[in-house]
Amino acid sequence: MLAKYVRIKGFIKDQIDAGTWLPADRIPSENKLAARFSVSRMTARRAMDELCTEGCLVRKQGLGTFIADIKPASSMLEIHNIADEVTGRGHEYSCRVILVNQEKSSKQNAILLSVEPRAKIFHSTLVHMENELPIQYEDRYVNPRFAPDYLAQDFENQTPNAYLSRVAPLTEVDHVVEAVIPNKAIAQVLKMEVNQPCLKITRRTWSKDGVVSYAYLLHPGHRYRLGGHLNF
Amino acid sequence: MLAKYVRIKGFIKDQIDAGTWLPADRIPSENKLAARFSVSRMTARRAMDELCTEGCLVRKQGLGTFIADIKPASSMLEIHNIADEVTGRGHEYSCRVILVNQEKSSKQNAILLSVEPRAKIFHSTLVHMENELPIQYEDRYVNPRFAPDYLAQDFENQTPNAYLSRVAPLTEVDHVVEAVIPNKAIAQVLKMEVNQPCLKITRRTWSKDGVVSYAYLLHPGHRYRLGGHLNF
DNA sequence: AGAGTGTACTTGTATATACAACTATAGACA
DNA sequence: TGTCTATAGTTGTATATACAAGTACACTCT
Repeated sequence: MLAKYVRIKGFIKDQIDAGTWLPADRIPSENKLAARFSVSRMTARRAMDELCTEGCLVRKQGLGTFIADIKPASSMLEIHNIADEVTGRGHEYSCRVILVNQEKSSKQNAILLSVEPRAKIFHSTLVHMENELPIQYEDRYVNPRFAPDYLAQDFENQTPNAYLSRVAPLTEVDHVVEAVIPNKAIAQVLKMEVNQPCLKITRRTWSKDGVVSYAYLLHPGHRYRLGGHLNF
Repeated sequence: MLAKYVRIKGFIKDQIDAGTWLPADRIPSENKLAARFSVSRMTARRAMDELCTEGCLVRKQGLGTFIADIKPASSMLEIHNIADEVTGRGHEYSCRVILVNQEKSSKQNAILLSVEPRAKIFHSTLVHMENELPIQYEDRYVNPRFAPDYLAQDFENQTPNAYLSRVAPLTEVDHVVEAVIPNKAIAQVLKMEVNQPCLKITRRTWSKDGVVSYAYLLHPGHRYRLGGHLNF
């Protein structure tokens, strides 16, 4: 026995699919629908609520509820490889590996990588350079499940990002961008003046079966810009 | 005055952000939350309902409600309205208009807006606030061709972005993100400490027939994060 | 004619209540 | 000891009600 609000949702969807109700059409008010299905207004409302969050309907207080316009298709967006980006500008790319090893996961990393606390994880730190000038400090944690040979790679010839994309094709990316003042060690590695800001990108990447890696990327604020372009 | 269920949503989100409640933790039951906030169970439930559909919470009948694993939620790609973003966090949004006027375009702006030098353009400057605390300084130049009534708008009630989206639906966006140290005037308006970094977003938006507006958006680095999520 | 007002209808928020469905656990019983 | 059962607590569904807030439109008054 289906819930009543589910049946009402189905009814509305059917009307849309059948073309009986077209985009921008006004559909019956909550009270009308409630009466038609012999339910309370709140029950009819719930059906409409969920269809609104699903993007099928649009409500306007005082006016009524309408069939939503067809949603714009999502836009493509590129995931950039810093090495290609630099060479694409006609500059020389190079990379210095600071650290590549295996660690026990901290609590924090365990959550971010979706592994058990104290589980084995890989850790790498390196600096990417454009014409010998540092442009990115990369601190990355990797789930061994998706890249068991991570430690054996030569990251001077292939960036971690490129390697990981190859062995565990990414299906999702999540990133947060913020502005920070780097600590002294990082500032020195990036050859920055004191008190200059960094663009800090925290990025998690997923493959089909889970979180592949988690990385902090720090760019000298005055030497790097993050660009993007969207079409709708 | 925010709706009660919005405040409860904000409370829950705050606990998650602060790390008080971690993934897989059980949170107070609907009745407990209702009692704590002196609202009915249905109101507390609504807050939890919406957080479930947003992917922050997971319910299990007979067991309780839990913090969701950080996991890919929906694949929405939203162009965010800062006012909605703030109220969505259950916080209070407000806005202070610093300047709205008409100017002659400089050479620089002429290029960026694709108008003639010394042509008439609109200029607005305002500060967006979350719980009375500044989180964005917005400096915007607008092409009058697409928004002739721009100067007459009440930007305390509708953000320029929202207004422009309405009168000139956007078809393209181009943005550059960088980290900068703000000048004194802006630092003061944003109520920032000295030498703290800003996230600076430079954004151009196009409508069907040309460049609509050009904006500098400055966020206090420690009070704002720019997030994104992509599905492939 | 124009300005203002009232009214009916819509969605938005909030409450109190009831019962169904599900789960874990403590306690009774064999 | 092991099994069944009652129970308390949880979420799920549904109703009836009330008032707030926004919109459109007919109507009145000047």
